[in-house]
Amino acid sequence: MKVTISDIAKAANVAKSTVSKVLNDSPKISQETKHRVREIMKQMNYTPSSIATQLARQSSYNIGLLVDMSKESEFLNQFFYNIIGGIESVIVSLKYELTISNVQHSNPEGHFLNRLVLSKRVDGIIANNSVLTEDLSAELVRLQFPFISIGELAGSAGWVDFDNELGGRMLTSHLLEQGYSAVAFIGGEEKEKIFTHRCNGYMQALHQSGFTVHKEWIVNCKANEHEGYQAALKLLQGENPPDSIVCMSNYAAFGVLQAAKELGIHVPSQLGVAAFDEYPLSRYTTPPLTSLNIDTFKLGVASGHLLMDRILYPDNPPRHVLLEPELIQRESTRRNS
Amino acid sequence: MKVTISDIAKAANVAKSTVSKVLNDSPKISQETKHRVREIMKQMNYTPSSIATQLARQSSYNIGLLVDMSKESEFLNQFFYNIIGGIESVIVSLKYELTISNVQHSNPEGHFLNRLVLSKRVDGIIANNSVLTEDLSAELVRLQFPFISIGELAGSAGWVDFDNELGGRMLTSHLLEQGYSAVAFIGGEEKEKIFTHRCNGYMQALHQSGFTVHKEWIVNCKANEHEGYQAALKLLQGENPPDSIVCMSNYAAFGVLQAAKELGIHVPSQLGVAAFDEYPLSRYTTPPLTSLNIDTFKLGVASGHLLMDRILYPDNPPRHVLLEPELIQRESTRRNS
DNA sequence: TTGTAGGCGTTATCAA
DNA sequence: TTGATAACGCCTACAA
Repeated sequence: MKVTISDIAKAANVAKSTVSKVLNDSPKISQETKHRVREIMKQMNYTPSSIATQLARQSSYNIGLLVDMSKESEFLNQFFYNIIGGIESVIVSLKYELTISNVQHSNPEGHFLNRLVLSKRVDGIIANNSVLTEDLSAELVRLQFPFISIGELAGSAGWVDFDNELGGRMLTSHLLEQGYSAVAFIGGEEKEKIFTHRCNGYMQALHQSGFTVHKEWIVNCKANEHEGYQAALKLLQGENPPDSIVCMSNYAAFGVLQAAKELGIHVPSQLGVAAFDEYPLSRYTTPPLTSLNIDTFKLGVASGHLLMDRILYPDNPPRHVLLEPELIQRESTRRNS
Repeated sequence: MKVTISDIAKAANVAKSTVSKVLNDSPKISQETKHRVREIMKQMNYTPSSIATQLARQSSYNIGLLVDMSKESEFLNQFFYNIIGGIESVIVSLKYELTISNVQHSNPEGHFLNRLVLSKRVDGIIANNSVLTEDLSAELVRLQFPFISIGELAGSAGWVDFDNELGGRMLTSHLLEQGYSAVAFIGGEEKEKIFTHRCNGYMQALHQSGFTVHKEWIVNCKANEHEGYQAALKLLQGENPPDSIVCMSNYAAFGVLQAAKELGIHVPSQLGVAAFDEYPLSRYTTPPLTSLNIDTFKLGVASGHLLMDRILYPDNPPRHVLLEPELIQRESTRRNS
């Protein structure tokens, strides 16, 4: 039924090794032979077995994308499709395929280190920094196994990330440029790196324009609708209310808009609102949100490139890439309209 | 460096085949030997090569999820993460992994039929019906290659889908139960199966309650914000305006809400609005939308099960699964509030 | 209960 | 330019 390299060899009256060379377009084979063998391959409907190739070449031609599906990762959930598309677009031309794998910390037998890495099921790994703990990262380094983190990582690992500090600066500066002068920051947990970066950017922008940072204008909370709402209520009803707010997420911003509406505070004339992330709401809120778009396809592309780099040139040092976000202006910060 | 089954055999003073049997927990091996061999495997840090196993067993232990990334598929884009999670959750316990693959119609060399199917890189395929054309489907059937479509498919193929007809009935009945009596339907293209099903459900619900169907209340258009807006404007300003609208998507409903707002028509007291799909907007519109949630994780689970069924029991006839949507009531249809 | 030998379908190294 | 032959690392009769 299934036709192998031997069948082709017999039919073409050449050795298996010759067929193999034709397959790989070796320059040592005459055009004539190539042509003849290929003809026969077509006739016999032959497609080489990728598994056999993998075994012989000692490479799976497979790269793994690790995900922790148990955590409701807003980020991945939103952008998974684009990231995958990005990765795929770079690896496919190198004959690689993408394996998605759920890291289940429940079953140690099925730990991805065994399932994918040690068993050589994949030649390299991409994962975001919520699954790549320091331990795991160190272990992969020790095993000299190629991997790239989506999201900044300590240690000698390659990673790609968005420039969150720059993002914080961009949103804050934008508000200041619009004429707002009392900018607050809502959302994020104090220890989180992503919060730290963004908030640093926020503070930098303030300093740069000669404003001082008010501690009480930086509110740590979950970046969701409810907590955004609460935080805004409190801030806006406080002694010293801000006239604009940078929000850690679309959802937090949604909560802020609700709070403003209830308090009869008009956006954008009385309150400017700007948010990180463009999806999924910012186009559809009332008023539409000024937000910071990140090109997650590019994120995938970059991580794919870095990983292939690790695989093909293991001796090069791991690289880091910071991607620039893009400001999308909408009504929620149009102070003078 | 890398330790193989032979190394273990030598170290344990047994034959390779014995080690292999231990690996597969064969009942023909004494507990003592098993124990001893396993001990040594641990000591030597041995993990079997999946590729070698695949070759020996003639199975890739891999299933492929096909996607056409060139098409901006709202559906996949939204629900990719959940679907993948669902599929993964069922195949992983059977030692399978998930390969995501982009079907690029551009490069015939890299066509997935060669890249994945004929080269035996995957043992089965899941794809949505936008990539599984009739031709491809027929070809896979001819090759006796296991596959499952996400979305109804003609011919002798297995598939899973949501019960769109039921969904149409549910939304429409709900509006009628709320006391609305003139229900329109906006969005969808006439030839699309998904539109046909949903609209059939809509019409069934009307008939069932003794209402007649007004042709002019069924508006075919793209299910996006802009066309939903236009359609609603026209309908609501027409001779015979409806008092409620079923929308093909969140986005179309968003457009409808905008139109109503502009015309000074109050939702829900003067106009009821209900939409297919729960994400991404329905919780966040003004007022929040009554909508039809579909559990896309279950969709993944079901397709995974059906596929594994095809792989493990190829002689069973292909099965079909219709999943039930769930109505989520929100303010947009609360007529008497 | 364990061991021997051959096979899975390629690629790679030599010779010819 | 081609051909034998030995890997690659595991599994599976069949034999002991």
